[in-house]
Amino acid sequence: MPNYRQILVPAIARHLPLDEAQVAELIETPPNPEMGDLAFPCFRLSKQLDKSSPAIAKELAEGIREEGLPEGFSSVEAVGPFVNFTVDVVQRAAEVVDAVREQSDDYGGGTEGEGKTVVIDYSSPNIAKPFGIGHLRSTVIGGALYRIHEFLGWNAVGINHLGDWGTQFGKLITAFRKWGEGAPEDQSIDDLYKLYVKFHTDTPAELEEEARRWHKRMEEGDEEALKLWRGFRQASLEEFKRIYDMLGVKFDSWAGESFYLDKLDNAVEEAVKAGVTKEDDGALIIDFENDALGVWLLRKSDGATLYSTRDLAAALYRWNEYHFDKLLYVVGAPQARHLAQLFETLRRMGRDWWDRCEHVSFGHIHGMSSREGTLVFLEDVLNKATDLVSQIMAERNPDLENQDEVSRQVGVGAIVFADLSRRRIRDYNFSWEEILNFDGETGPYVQYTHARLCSILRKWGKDIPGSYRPELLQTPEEAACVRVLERFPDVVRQAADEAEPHLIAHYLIELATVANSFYQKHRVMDAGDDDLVAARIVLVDALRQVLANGLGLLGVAAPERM
RNA sequence: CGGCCCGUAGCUCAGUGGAUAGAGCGACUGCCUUCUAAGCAGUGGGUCGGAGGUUCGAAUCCUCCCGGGCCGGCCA
Repeated sequence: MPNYRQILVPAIARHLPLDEAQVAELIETPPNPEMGDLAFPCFRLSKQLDKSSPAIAKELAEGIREEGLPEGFSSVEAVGPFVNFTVDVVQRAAEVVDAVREQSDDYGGGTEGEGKTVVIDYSSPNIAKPFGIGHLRSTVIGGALYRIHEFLGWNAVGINHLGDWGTQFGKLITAFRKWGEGAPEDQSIDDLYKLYVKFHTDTPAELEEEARRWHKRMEEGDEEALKLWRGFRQASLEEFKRIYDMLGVKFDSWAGESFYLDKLDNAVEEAVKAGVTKEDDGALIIDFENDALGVWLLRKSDGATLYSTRDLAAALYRWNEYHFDKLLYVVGAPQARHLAQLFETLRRMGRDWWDRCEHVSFGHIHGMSSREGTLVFLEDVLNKATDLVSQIMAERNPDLENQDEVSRQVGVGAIVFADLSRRRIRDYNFSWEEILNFDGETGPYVQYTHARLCSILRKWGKDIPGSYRPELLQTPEEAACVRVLERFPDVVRQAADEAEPHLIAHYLIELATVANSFYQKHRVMDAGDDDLVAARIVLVDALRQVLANGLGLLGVAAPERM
């Protein structure tokens, strides 16, 4: 596919006292497709050339026309201070649609990541705490970034940095020994969660003290403490894996906080040797002497470690293990300072790869607290969405044979898509009403469009035509489909660069919208003319393909019927 | 007290230097004997939190202020 923007740059620069880089920076997309596909604004040249910008635009347009339209363009028009360029619809339809056909499942992907490694730390739930709707964000954002990078040729490494160590286990052991029943490995997360909540509701001071002692015993390798801990960990992992199966999320490593226990001393030692730490009341701290960063605590005065110690050890370990080009922390915004402190520490320790680390931050979900017990369990949300889809399906498509499977795909897809369809950083108010609404800009809308397109292809019943006449795809609706299809590769790249899956979700809404308008307005099967039917079938297949590719990147299923 | 993030239509959000600020939900009007109405076409709805500034041009960049959220050495 030609890059129309690149073709335009030299063609414009030849006529102006600007170099190609300056021209490239100014080229933009007009707000309305009727104005053209690309535009060049002439405002800046006005002073330099001592002419009005409309006059410059007029001369530029004439100059370009005189030497012949740039390859692939059908018109060049001065409109006020802008020069608008329109690409040849037929040529573009042929090139875009052919690219989708040839590359099919790979359309939008690439090889620019080959030889590069991205390590992504995501999901990372805490053992013995319910997998809440809050963990959904990290899990699905990280999962999407993993697939997007792989699609572009990166070697991706997904790490589930389990919260499986820390003082909360001292509390849990204390609560379990006091109130718990049965074997530790037979506890459900719900049981453990209740113990945790109970500990926080009526806690005499001596229990807090006991909890600290149990944590210390764990750190010292005390077998009684570790046996309880292993049981809790095992019980939790089984429940987590059930959820990851539903979401279709996978990890290459489950190295959680406990994995780094035998690596903490070396990490601390390296920091001390680098001269970045100091002692304070028996604790080991790093004082950044900076308002934004404050002070980082690396080791408590009783010698116990903290999450900061473990995060430092993890970063050092990951570097040795993977030599990554990017290390993404898909972690909530509340930990922004903590991660900034980690990155700055790495810099001060002389680890020159510190700037390959990035905090992929996301907004807080309001209305829930694990301590107060108002948490919304993710599994309940997924099940409720699935049930609702089943009801809708029973009314609208009762003959569908694999209703349970499709209900699950659409219900889970709705939840995942809803989470990925807003910019990461925005805070999030959980609302049943909103998350269970499947109309408009939702996952089910995109899935439905995909299913409708599949339905047309089923009715067609033959192979997708090998040749077709692209000049027949010229209605505004068809041209709009082509225009949006063309953008997919750029959107995927931008999503990877900015670590923003919502760009893809947003794009899919747009693609589904133009696809819906197209097949609502124009008949495909009974279009009359055989050539026209063939051309439209080819377009339908291309739309179907790109919707499927995009949904796949987000981890949302694309059922063929619903 | 300090640092970071957010503030766009009644609600949920796109848009981060360019042409009349866009969607969806909700409301209202049409469209199912025609490829699935989870759809399509249309109507109504906005001092882009406020005030200055930079610029030919600001929702977008800078400063200050207001409102909300988060973080701020022995939790994660």
